[in-house]
Amino acid sequence: MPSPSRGKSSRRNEASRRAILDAALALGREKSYAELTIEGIAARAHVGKQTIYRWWPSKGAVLCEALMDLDAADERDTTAGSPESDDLAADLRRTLSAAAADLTDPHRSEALRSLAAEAAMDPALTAAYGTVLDGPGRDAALHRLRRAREAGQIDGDTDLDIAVDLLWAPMRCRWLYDQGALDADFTDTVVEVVLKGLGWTRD
Amino acid sequence: MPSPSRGKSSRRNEASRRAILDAALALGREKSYAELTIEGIAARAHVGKQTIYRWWPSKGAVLCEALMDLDAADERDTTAGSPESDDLAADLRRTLSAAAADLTDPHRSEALRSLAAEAAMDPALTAAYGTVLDGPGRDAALHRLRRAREAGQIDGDTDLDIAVDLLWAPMRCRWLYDQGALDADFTDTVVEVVLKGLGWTRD
Amino acid sequence: MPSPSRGKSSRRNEASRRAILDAALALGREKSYAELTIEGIAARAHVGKQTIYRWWPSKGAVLCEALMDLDAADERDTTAGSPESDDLAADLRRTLSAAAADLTDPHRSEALRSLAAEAAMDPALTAAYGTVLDGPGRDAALHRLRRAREAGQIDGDTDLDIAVDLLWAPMRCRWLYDQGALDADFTDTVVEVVLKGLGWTRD
Amino acid sequence: MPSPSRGKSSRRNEASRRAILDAALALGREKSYAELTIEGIAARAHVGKQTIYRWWPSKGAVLCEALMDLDAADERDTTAGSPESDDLAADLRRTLSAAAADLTDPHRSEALRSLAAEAAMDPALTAAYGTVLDGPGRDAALHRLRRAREAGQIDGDTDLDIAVDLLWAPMRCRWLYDQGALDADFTDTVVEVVLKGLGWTRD
DNA sequence: TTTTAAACGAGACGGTACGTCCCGTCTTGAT
DNA sequence: ATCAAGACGGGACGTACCGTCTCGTTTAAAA
Repeated sequence: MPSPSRGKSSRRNEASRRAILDAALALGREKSYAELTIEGIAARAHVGKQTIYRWWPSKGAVLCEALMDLDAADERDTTAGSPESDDLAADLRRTLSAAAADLTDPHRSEALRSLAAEAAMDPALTAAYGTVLDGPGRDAALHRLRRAREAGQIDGDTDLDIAVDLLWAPMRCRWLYDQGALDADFTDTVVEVVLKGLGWTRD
Repeated sequence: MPSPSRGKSSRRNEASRRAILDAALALGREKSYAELTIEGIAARAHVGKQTIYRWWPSKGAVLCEALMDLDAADERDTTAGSPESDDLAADLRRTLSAAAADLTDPHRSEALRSLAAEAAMDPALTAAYGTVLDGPGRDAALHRLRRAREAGQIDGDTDLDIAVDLLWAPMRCRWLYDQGALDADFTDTVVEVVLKGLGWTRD
Repeated sequence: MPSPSRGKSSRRNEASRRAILDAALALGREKSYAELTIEGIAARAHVGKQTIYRWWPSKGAVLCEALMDLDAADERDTTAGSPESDDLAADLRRTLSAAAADLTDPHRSEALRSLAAEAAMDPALTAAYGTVLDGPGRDAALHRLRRAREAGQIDGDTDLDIAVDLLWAPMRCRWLYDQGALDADFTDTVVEVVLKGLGWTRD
Repeated sequence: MPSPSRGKSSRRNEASRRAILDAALALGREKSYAELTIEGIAARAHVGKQTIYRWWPSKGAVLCEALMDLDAADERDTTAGSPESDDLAADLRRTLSAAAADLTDPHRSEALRSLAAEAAMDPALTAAYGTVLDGPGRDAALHRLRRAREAGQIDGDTDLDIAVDLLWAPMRCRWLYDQGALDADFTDTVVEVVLKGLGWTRD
């Protein structure tokens, strides 16, 4: 939860906050991450630099919050993304496809990738990034796998964290280095192989 | 053979090249990637900045070549790393373990991670990084899987590129974000699940 | 009044301005003009380079303002330099001697000469230099000659600008190229010949 | 005779020398003195930098020799410039006008001015510049005045060096700072006033 | 309602590094 | 040995941003 306790008693200017996040997203689309600067965001948002430094520790944090806000808005639109069914494979395919769609949304794609890279270098960002932008999908997958195990549908001895990694990491790596399409062929194959590897059989 | 195919007719000063790469490695160990600067490398190597700009396009490229040289030196020491056997699982476990050991070598770890992150942002680096630092292990795995398929040990219909991703990506992602140990437990589980998913059975 | 007409509403830091001018003067004394660098001035004044570039267009302009400030301080001390009398020759001798003394003051001499040379190359400096460092003395001489002409003491048909040049240029040229002493012998001879040439006779 | 002791036994390449001087003149016309660089001259002349450094101590010296060569060529064309007559005023007017014409020749004007300025800063250039570019005219004037004094046409007690300065300096200063035309009006007035000041009367 | 302290837009400041230009020296073939 | 070519160590350039620090000016809570 990014900047949740922005208590009602704060004198913070919400208009400035929005202007900053919007400017960050806009610039994130127009320039490379390296060219994205605090000064540039401040100028674009007609905001003093100090107003950014007051509320965020780094440009990465600004961009991260901006992308989180976008996600939040999306979710409000689509009213929840995981209507779990009884078909394990279908559920995981759906979860993975949704994540892939998120990562390849041309609006956010570049900003997200830069942020993912920056997060690998900046421990302070790793947490925020992992929790909010990477986490939800993984949690859903983990939860679904747990349910499947409890139902005896998959082997009981495999570390589920690793299982989730097996599902997610291939997508993340392909995306991070633009190494291949994230289409249905890909996600379906991943789900199929991993589930088979976990001992699941289509009933 | 100092980084092959750099034509003999070049008037390039090999001593300077080595000094620059060594300085980059040293500073990469002492500082964060953001603190690693061309100016700093030049000062440490007692070299003019122009000599760096003349031969490398970015600090990432310098660091990349430095790490490649290290790898090359290593390989010359260990005389090849992949004495393929008839045991598919054992071979893959060995390949994966070797890669994990490389990634976690405290000498290079931080520099490698920063470079991996930078490569995600800079297309010019992506190629160099992928080819030389990521590629060899993947190629070995791909080759071994191909042999296994030809021998009928694994399913014939799975895209082997995806299979390799399933083996490699979990390790790369864990490593990139420091999300868990890269120990034998981990690599063995990955190999086991993936091979099972590919239809392989021990003999 | 620190360099007049610099609006009161400017957020400019007067302490930095003084430090920069002082550093420029000090370095101007220690080094040749070619060795005088913006970077050196900034370092000596404990000031960012940008603070110099923000307010001055070139190192020449910095040095020029520094010397102007010196002059202004001097004049405040000596409370005006030209108590005009009825003796034309004596007045011009005094004006010329004062100018010569200025030019040969070991504190400023080298800086002034360099600036005079630089002003010949840089039109932007020509104005500032001519107006403030060269002009006052010339104006005084011109004014005095005009008074003499109105009093019928000198020929009425000679261009007074040329007359002033005849008085000043010999001194300036000797000084610029270190071609001879600027002593009383010299200035007195110049004044004597020129006045005689202008038709003046001692009463 | 530029750079006199270039003995016949030197292996110096005359073609390179000419190319360098021509390149210097051409660049001197196209760019400001500050923008004129040794590297630029070498490139334009298709000559190694070392060839310039081998034979000249500074870019000013190159330009100086280039301008001297131009002058020498001119003089060869006009077959001597000073057919002394018995009219002192006419002779001096002619000498001064010739010098003024030289200084304002649009081909050389800018280069000459820059060189004159540089000479004020660089003692090594002062000599060369004074001797070759400034001196000849002054010497002619000095010689003519000396003859006039021996003939009793002007006062016997005035330092003739100063007298020459009175004739030359006004022109040099006006030219150096672009402070006024160097037309016949100007030179005639200078000659007239100075000669009158020296006690000369038209027969 | 008035006070008052924070957050704000603006932007100057001391710095650091950038990537470029040129310096003057040195090295390498070719003539 | 001189030349064209150009790499080299070095140093300054002028620029871009960094993160900090005033400046007034809103502006919303407390008094």
